[in-house]
Amino acid sequence: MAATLRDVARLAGVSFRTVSNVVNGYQYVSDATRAKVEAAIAQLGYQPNYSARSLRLGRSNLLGLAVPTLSIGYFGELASEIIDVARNRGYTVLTEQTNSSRERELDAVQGARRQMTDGLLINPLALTSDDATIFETERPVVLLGENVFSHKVDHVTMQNVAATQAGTEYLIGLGHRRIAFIGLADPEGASVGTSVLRTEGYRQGLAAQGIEHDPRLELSAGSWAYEDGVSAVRSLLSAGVGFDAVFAATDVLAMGALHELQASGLDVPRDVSVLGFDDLVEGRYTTPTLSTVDGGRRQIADIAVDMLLSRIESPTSPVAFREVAFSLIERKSTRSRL
Amino acid sequence: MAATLRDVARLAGVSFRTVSNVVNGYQYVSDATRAKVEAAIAQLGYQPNYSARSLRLGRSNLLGLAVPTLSIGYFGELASEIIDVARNRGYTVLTEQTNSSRERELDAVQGARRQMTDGLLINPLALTSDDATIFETERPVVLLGENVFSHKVDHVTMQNVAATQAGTEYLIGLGHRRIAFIGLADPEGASVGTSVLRTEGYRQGLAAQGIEHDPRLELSAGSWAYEDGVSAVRSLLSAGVGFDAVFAATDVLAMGALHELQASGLDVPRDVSVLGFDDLVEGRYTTPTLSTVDGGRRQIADIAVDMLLSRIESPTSPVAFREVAFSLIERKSTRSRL
DNA sequence: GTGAAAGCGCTAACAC
DNA sequence: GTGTTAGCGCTTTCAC
Repeated sequence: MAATLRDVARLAGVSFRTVSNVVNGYQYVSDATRAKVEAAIAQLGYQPNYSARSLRLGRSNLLGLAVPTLSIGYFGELASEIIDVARNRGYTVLTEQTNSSRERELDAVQGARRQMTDGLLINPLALTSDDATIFETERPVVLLGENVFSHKVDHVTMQNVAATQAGTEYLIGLGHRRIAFIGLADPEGASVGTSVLRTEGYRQGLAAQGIEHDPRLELSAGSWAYEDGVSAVRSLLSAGVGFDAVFAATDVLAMGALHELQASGLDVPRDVSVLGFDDLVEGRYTTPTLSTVDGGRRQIADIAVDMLLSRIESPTSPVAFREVAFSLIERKSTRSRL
Repeated sequence: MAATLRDVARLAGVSFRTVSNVVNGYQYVSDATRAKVEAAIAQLGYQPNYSARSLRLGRSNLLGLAVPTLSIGYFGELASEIIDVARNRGYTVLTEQTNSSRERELDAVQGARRQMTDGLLINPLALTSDDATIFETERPVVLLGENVFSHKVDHVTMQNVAATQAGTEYLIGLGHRRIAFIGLADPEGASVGTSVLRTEGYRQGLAAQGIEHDPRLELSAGSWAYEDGVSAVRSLLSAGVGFDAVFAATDVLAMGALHELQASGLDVPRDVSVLGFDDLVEGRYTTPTLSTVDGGRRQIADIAVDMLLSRIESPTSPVAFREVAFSLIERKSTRSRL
């Protein structure tokens, strides 16, 4: 059995209150006592029992993180960044994968596990604004992404419309006029809110440059996997719709699209430009390297953790909403300016 | 404040012992009482306090997982699979990123967080067999990978030597004779044990087919990032060493290599075949698609969780060691058989 | 079938 | 500066 405070106290010949003081870095402990206690701690290999501490304090220093899956693209990198930021702030992260299922997302928000953590970071894809009320409890939560809107919950998102519009206008600036967009909301698919906004940004970009929008150029994102990028391009090609650029709503879709374009004998960017969204590392190593819109993922990780910890510390402070900055990253999958 | 067992008992008009019985599905509770209690639970939205339960039970239903990073390749997919398997077994995973640093790996094994979990899954890269003793405590731990060997700790690994040898012989079977290998142990780099074994497999593969091994064809894996694949190819090319195939110790290295070969104007697989190791999803969408050795990652996730839970349940059962099966996945980055 | 009571290991309010 | 004590919410003997 592991050593307890009492064991340490006994060995050091002090009261166990004193040991607690030492462990918690309390101020008024004589150097001699401290030394004795520390020696005893080292000798017994004492480590505090977190369950007991949590029970007493009502805080666990655990944060919940609920994302669709760690295995692919955006969410893996986001989780990685969030875990690092949380660690630097003294928190450990308990990761759940919702697989974009409504049931699992509800469970993350309302389920029993919620009890173990001091707060939750969730990027809901299946839940929508209709479910907003379930977030309106006193338990700290920060929403990532834009599927759920509520002026009663802390929220951090990308500027999806503006960023996608900028991407679209960038392609137009390159001389493209027939720009296909992969990322349409699919009722069966995930990420509905994001789809809607990025689709809107795409259309606004066209409109801003006076280009007629052609519904045949707007493709579903399916479940946002590589394969969906493949099938979008395939259907575009088989429908015989002319296009000179592809703007995909995520880098993963873009890489699927790039793959299929090349498999069909097209040259990127000579025949078709490809633009992604997310700035995943992988995009730096495709051939050609992938031009992309960086929606601001790294900043989201920072801000989200920060927001959540603020909320934990002051539950009554005003609800926060933050949008992060985006930027365009030009690599080789889009053609040079004419 | 959240409702407690006592609150529920008061509302239901029973003793709080009875409520506990209902919550834990105890057998002898009359249907009427059960119904009353359940109604009270629902009305108050009662959820058990896990800290209290853990304190009492001495178990948290939390598992620790320590991997270098979630953001890239193998470990992101592995973590994803492990979290799913653990969830199906009723456990939640607390993820830590060690960034392959010795200090962080030690912290994962010995640090305070260890106390919060019922067991630890760790894939050490910086720790070595010299550190084996730190694992030999009574706390459940399962080692993934092969940096640390000890007959006193549960362990699950790939058949690295055999798998790499098979990959090498596959390339030879394709007609290749000048096969470069990227993945040499770099004292500064990570994954030393894996490097050594995969290097050994490569050399054995050559030897088995009577091919002389040329040290100039063996390249360092650096820190196992995409960029290290790039630099390996770059140094190969600038040294003017002839080669007709590249076998990279991971898919990420292989994708970096593929990228650089193409950037240098070489055609894969016409001029050079490229073979990876790991079977990451991304490899299905490169151009050309990436041939690879599947070391058995999915099986590792299953077995590791299973081993750890067995160990938690019976701390004194014999130490287990398992090697998983590998397979070769032929795609388009290796040339067709002559 | 249900109730009372002990105690898991810790922190903090209160004495001294 | 250090010691005593209550109690966080729960599970689990032990009675009844």
